[in-house]
Order: sequence, then structure tokens, then C-alpha cells
Amino acid sequence: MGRSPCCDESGLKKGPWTPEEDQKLINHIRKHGHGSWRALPKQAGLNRCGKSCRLRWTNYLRPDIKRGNFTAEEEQTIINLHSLLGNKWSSIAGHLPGRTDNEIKNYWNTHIRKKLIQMGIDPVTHRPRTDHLNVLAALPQLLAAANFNNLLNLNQNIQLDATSVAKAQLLHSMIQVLSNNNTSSSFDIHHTTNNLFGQSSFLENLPNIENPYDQTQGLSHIDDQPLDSFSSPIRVVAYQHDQNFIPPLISTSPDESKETQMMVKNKEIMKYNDHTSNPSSTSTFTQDHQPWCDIIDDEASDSYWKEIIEQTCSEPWPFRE
DNA sequence: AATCCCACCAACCGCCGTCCA
DNA sequence: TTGGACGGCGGTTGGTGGGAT
Repeated sequence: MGRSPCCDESGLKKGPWTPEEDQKLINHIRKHGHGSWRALPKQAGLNRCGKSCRLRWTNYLRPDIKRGNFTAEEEQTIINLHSLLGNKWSSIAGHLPGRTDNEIKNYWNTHIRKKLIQMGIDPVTHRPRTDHLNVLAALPQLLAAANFNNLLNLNQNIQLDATSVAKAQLLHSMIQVLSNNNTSSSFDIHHTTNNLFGQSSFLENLPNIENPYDQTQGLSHIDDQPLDSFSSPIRVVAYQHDQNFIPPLISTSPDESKETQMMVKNKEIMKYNDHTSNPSSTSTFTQDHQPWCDIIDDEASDSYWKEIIEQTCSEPWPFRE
């Protein structure tokens, strides 16, 4: 399979397109369509290679291209789809009418990727970075993530103050770590950041081979899924399979018996199921989570966190060498 | 005012898969 | 079956503009 000589030909112009060149290309395609891209430059009177013409047309001149900043919806869609598809920019672009793969790729690399990194989230795996010793150092990022959630949480199913959620979830994860030091080898703040986003990990939301909770379906249907299905509220149902996981953000005291906790878990699962089948039940779902967040005063100062961190650090740290 | 630095993004590069003679 | 032509894709580059020093 030989390489195309297209752009290797000498004498062809490279670099930025002039308005005249653009106009020639537009006029030609309007009249004749693009046909063979290789033949097009000659027919259109352009001293460019076909590839360059195609790129210019598909990425810039096409009439259906949407200009301007990405909306919050588009940004969330990109993040969701990227967590599922990886760097399949053209596939992602297929879900964003008017956006090109190149534009999305650029936007990812210049904006979203940095945002995720700042939040302590690996932009490749969409999971918290596992260098857990940095978790505490990443507190500001986690809180920033909570604010970011405000931007992304378009469903508005969760009405809680995002910072409260972040604090509660972080504390929640810390407790889990300290109580699970025999079974866990890493500080899993996955669930924490899941909820910071107002939804669980996109990977967990979808039935696929990476999702240990749902192995009944494959990925083949993904491209057919309506976009709406990519945005979902916190998915409590997943926790029922995680025996080691403390029920998330529920109104139970830490002293409650395991049995009671299981009852609450089941209640939450039922509530979630009800919530998903009946969106009007949002308020119940939200209100029932309030007490947990009340535990953590929104106005808690730095001393509050200092205390937690000091306590945490004074405990036998399961991950220290 | 000059210089440096950095973010952004259009455009290029090179590889891959498909089509077809 | 082979290999050239072509379109498509993802990674990378380099020009540009704006802010900082």
C-alpha cells in the first residue's frame, strides 16, 4: 500500500489560505461539488494539493460549520463522549452538529484537557489520578471541580450546593479509605469525582465491558444512542454491587448498623430507579441527601479542613511505605 | 516601547482502511 | 492477489495575537 504522493508534489502552495483561494474553492464546490479531491485543485484553478483543499473545506469553508465558543452542553458532550470513545474526534464530532473533528480536538487539547488535569482527573482515563499521596494536596482542585460541576450539571437534577457536595464526598471517601485499609490498595476517589460531576463516571453509566456492574450489553449500540442518554444523574444503583462501599451521601449516621445501612442503600436504589423512571421525583431525591451535607458546614473555614487532614494524616496511612 | 512567553488554532504530516483496476 | 489512488483520521507544528515583564 503505497503512500499518496498528493502533498509531496513540489510547487504546490502550502500554509494559510488567502480569501481569493477560499473564494475559488467555494465557487467551484458550489458549482460542481468536490468530486475527486485530487482533481479539484486543477479544475478550480488552485495551486494546492487536493488534501489541503479538502481540509480547508471540511474544517473551515463548509456552510454548515458552527462558529463561536463551545456551549456548556457541547463541552459536557465532548467530555462524556471522550470518556467513552477516547480520541475518536471524528466520532465525537458526529454527535456535535456543525463542529469539526479538528475544532473539537483543538478545544480538547487547549481547554478541557487542562481543566481535567487541574481537577486531578486523568484526561485519558477520566478517572482521578491514582497518585493518592497527592489527593490531599489536590483539595483545591477538588473544590474547583465542584464549581466546574455547576457549569456542567445541565440536568439540574442535583440542586445541592456543589461545594458542599465536594466536601461531603471527599470526607466520605476519606472515611472509606480509613475503614477499608485491608481491602483497598489505593485511595479510590473515583466516586467522589463522579459525584463532583453530578453524574457517575461515564464508563459506569454505560453498559459495556469496562463496566463491572453491567455486562449484559456491548458497546455496539453506542453510536445509535440519543445524546440525552449520555447525561444522567448520580447513579446510585451501581453501589449495590460494591460491598465495601459506604452508601453515598445519605442521611445515615456513621454509627448505624450495617443492616440499617443496607436498608438505606436499598431505599436509595429504589429511589434512584423511581427517579429515573419518573423525573418529577427529583425533589425527593435531592432533599433526602441534604442531611449529609448539613454535617459539613458550608462556611467551614480552613481550620475545618486542616483538622480533617491532620486527623487523617495521624491515622495509620494504609498507603504509606 | 521592546521583548518574552504562552495560548490558541489553522494547517500540515503521515498512517491506515477501502476501493478498484 | 496485488498495488496504486484516494479519503479519512489523529497527532503535531508553527504562525499569530495578546498579556506580562
